Amino acid sequence: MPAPTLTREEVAQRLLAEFRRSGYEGASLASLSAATGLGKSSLYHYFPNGKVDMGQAAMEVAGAWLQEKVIPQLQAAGDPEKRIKRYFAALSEFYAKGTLPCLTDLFTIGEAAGHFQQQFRQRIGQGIKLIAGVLEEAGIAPAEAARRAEDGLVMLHGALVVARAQGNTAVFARTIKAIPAMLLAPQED
Amino acid sequence: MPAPTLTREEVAQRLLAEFRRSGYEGASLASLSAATGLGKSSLYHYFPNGKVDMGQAAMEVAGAWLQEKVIPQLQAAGDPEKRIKRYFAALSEFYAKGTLPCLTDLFTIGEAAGHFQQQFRQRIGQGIKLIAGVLEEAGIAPAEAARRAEDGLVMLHGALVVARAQGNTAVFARTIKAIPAMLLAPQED
DNA sequence: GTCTATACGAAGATAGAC
DNA sequence: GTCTATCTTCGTATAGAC
Repeated sequence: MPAPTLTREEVAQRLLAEFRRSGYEGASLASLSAATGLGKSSLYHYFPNGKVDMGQAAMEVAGAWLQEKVIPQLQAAGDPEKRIKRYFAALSEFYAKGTLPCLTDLFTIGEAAGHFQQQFRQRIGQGIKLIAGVLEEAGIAPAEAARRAEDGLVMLHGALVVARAQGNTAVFARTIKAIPAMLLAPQED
Repeated sequence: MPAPTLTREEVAQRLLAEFRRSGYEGASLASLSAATGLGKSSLYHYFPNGKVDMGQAAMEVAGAWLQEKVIPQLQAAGDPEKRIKRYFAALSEFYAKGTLPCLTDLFTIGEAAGHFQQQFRQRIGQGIKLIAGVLEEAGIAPAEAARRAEDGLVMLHGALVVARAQGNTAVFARTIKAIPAMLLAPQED
């Protein structure tokens, strides 16, 4: 067993897992070292600027996941309803059915906020734009589509918080199921 | 100026402010000391078990705020719609119109979770029960009222997260305004 | 009740050997 | 690229004077 050296991405995946477990401030170099199986010096080899770089790498891993497994659901073939449903189902997996905290909670509170907030603004903006695009295909007016898309992300993130507060993911499962209907409800105006 | 000694509650209010700024792990005894104007030893006088006690006191201050300024809105005179609107308006103030993070995000991630999670479960449960009671007065069936009450808290907390991610409280203001209509919409079944 | 001083371990970060 | 060893600063906590 020639110690199959971990790629930088594999390391980053384990860092993400540890940040999700402990939060950004709560994760220490010792815990990050344990989570990756690498010594501190090895971590600094991959991430010269220390913990901030590790957080950055974790953000990138999460971004790659979304880009590869979640966003394509919106762009696949099929009617808008199917795509929306699959998109939120994929997001549910990203959050391990409601058991993992959203990254905003990890990286936008306290000292970390300054390093990472800009990226969240962009990602949320992109998500809203993509969802709204599908809603427009379904006949919903642009302004309303943007509002609803934002509401969908609001509900998803709120359900994560409430599920964590309750220690019970039922509300998350229920919300994930309810979001598509809310998004695609016939428009009244 | 005989140095008007702070009461324990006044100290706890400042601790809460610092936890909201820095998160639980991110707040250090040094920053908590600066926030209260008390030396570390004085803090230990008030809170013998250190940071955990300080977090507990901050939670109690927040609980007292809710008990005194928010929950009474639901129990006041007036029709259900007015009470619901005032309740969420009061919650909006509690979160400084969307600029302060929800306490769940501060106290249920990482090591802190073990100390505080039980309290969140109870508070969320109580909030849902109280809101649902008012919805039932408005003629909504009990099971549906409980679901909607939970949805209301989901939207509120989600809006806080999304607002923080966007660095913009507009979504929070919009959501606070929209929640009462969602809660009181005519029932279809 | 509040302060100054300090103990002591943990934290982030680096040096240098292999 | 990974390790052991080490440095420095910070964090929590306590002692003891006022």
